[in-house]
Amino acid sequence: MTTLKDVALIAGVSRATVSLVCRGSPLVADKTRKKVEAAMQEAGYVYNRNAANLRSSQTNTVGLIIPDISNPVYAELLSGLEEVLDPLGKVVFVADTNELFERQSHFLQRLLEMRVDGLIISTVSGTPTSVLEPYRRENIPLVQVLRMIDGAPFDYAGINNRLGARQAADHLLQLGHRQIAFLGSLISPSVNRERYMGFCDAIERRGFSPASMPMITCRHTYGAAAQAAKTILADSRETTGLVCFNDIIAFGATLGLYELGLSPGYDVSVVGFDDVEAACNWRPPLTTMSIGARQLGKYAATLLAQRMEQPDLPVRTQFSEAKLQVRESSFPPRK
Amino acid sequence: MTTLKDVALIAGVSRATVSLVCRGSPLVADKTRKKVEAAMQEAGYVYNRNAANLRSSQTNTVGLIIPDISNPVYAELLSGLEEVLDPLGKVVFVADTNELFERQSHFLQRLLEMRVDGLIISTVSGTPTSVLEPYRRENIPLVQVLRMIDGAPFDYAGINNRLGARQAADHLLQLGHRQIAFLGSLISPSVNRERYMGFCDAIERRGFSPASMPMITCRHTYGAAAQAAKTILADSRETTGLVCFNDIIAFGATLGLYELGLSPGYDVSVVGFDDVEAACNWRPPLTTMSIGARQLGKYAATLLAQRMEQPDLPVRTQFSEAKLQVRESSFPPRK
DNA sequence: GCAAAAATTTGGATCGATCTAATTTTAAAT
DNA sequence: ATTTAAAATTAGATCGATCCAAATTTTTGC
Repeated sequence: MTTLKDVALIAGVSRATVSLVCRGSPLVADKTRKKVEAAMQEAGYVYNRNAANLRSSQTNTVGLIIPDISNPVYAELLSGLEEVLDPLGKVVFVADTNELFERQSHFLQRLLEMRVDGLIISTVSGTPTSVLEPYRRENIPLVQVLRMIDGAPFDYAGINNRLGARQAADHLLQLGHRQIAFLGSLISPSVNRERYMGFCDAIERRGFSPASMPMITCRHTYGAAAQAAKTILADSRETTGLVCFNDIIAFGATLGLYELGLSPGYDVSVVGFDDVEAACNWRPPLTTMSIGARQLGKYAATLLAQRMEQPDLPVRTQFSEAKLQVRESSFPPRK
Repeated sequence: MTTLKDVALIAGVSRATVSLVCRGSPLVADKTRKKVEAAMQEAGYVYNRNAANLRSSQTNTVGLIIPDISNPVYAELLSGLEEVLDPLGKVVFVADTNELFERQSHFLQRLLEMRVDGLIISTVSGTPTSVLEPYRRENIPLVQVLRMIDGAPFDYAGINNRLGARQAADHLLQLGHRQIAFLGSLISPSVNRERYMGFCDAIERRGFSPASMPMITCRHTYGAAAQAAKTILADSRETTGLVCFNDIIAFGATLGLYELGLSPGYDVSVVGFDDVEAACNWRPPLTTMSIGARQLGKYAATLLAQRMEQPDLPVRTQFSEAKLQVRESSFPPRK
């Protein structure tokens, strides 16, 4: 195992100088740098980050804890994060909790022990504030995304779910649909509640009764969503619009419609939520509420970066607005 | 920042003993352990992994480099890996190259510097053996999955692509289809070549000419695949079967069929490749070649674990067989 | 109760980098 | 040429754990 010392010996300089070269310091003269780099090459030197981290108490590592890696929203979020953190030399350590509280606790502890410079987290449903307490105590910058723990003293970047869902439902109502249903989530009860409330808001504002509109929850799989859509249409044949908890469920719903021989967008309109990349590639292209996951990731990373700079900034929580993205899965109802 | 020393002071024992407690050593007496644990609690102690790693040259970290996190195959692979590595106390550091060679090089270097205990990698198309050389030199266990670099001196766990694709095509031929097409990948040329050869094999063995069967490549998006399917059906109306490079493309193809007003499985049969979890949830449930991604992940992790134990084991390469999973997207052609 | 064996505990060296403050070298100004 | 300022380099302490061999305590057998 070759170390700084070996390289220093070959290059005929001190360990400190080699260290400076490793870190790309502007302090070393060009000539020396060349010499050292050649020596590194010759020695087959590999930088030891553990040693560096120990001394400098900076790991250039950021943790990301998410509940479901297979949901493309989080992949997009990650890509936004990296766009901001990469140039800062930070590398992102991703942990997928799979919506399990135990796993989340495990990763929280592990990342703490790794001394990440910061943490970005979308908490498992029902997480108490207390599990984040060690981060506050150790003064490790932490940003919540998409899911927020009530009253937790941390920055937050997410969207206004209630308003977004209201707009989604309103879009269908405005197109003339009079019987619409909400296809909700079994996985994320708290967010589901918000979005369902938004759905109800829209209906009430038009003077209709939410109670007359079907609502059904399902897991986030195509099969479950397809089944849910079929159930709704079987129960209330006159339904012409589906407001879905997210795009995954919307995708599944369209599959269910196809299976019934119906034409999504023509016979029954479908609106999703999230606007993942696949939404515009879907057939028919999916009308959905865009949350701008990439952008949100960039914003969350920025919040984190700023808090790393100034730990004493006041806590900031931002709810951005989801934007309606009209595509071909929604049309006025057939006469 | 509290350290072992602080805890030791409170508990009235030596640093070494506290260290043993941290690592769950059976050497310490029960009474002492209790005392130390209480002291840790009281001091709010957080284990410092960087310090530990430096001294012990074991990080209990395994790197995973994959080309596309949004492809569920890799999510399933990861879950298989974790199933084996978690009980060993190893944590997986996932890096998504997004099929970019530069990013791959960057992560390879970074993980080396982090001193991961091992690496599992699905290389970017066209990766030369040389970029893995440092891992051989540093004697870091490395296992390739799904994609193999010719002649690289590392363990490999993957599947027989050519045979798998042959079986996929053969399934359709056996059902009676006489005009079938191959919907290939633009993203992964080497694997695509293998699978296309398998497709041709099946056709030749039946005495037909592969040249008469359409073949078209596309990116891994629903939109691109839907378009490709439509192009094929426009060019050769008599096509009744589609063999797809993977499930994503197969999904897109069925969407294209729906869009044409055709009924996938009934009018045109579709076969995928991978058998991701969504395949059985698709509508119609997708006939596909199962590669058992989870199982493959478990196997790759086992290879890695074994090599960690015994670095001098001979190199092992295993090509398992993809298994045909017949579902409703394939039927005999209509008369 | 005592010697021998087994079980626990421990001090001090060590891992490989960074930090600090001081020293040496080079360049600029007189 | 000499002084001064700026640039580049460096020695030695340090980060917080683990390792090792030795010291201590407890248990066992007779």
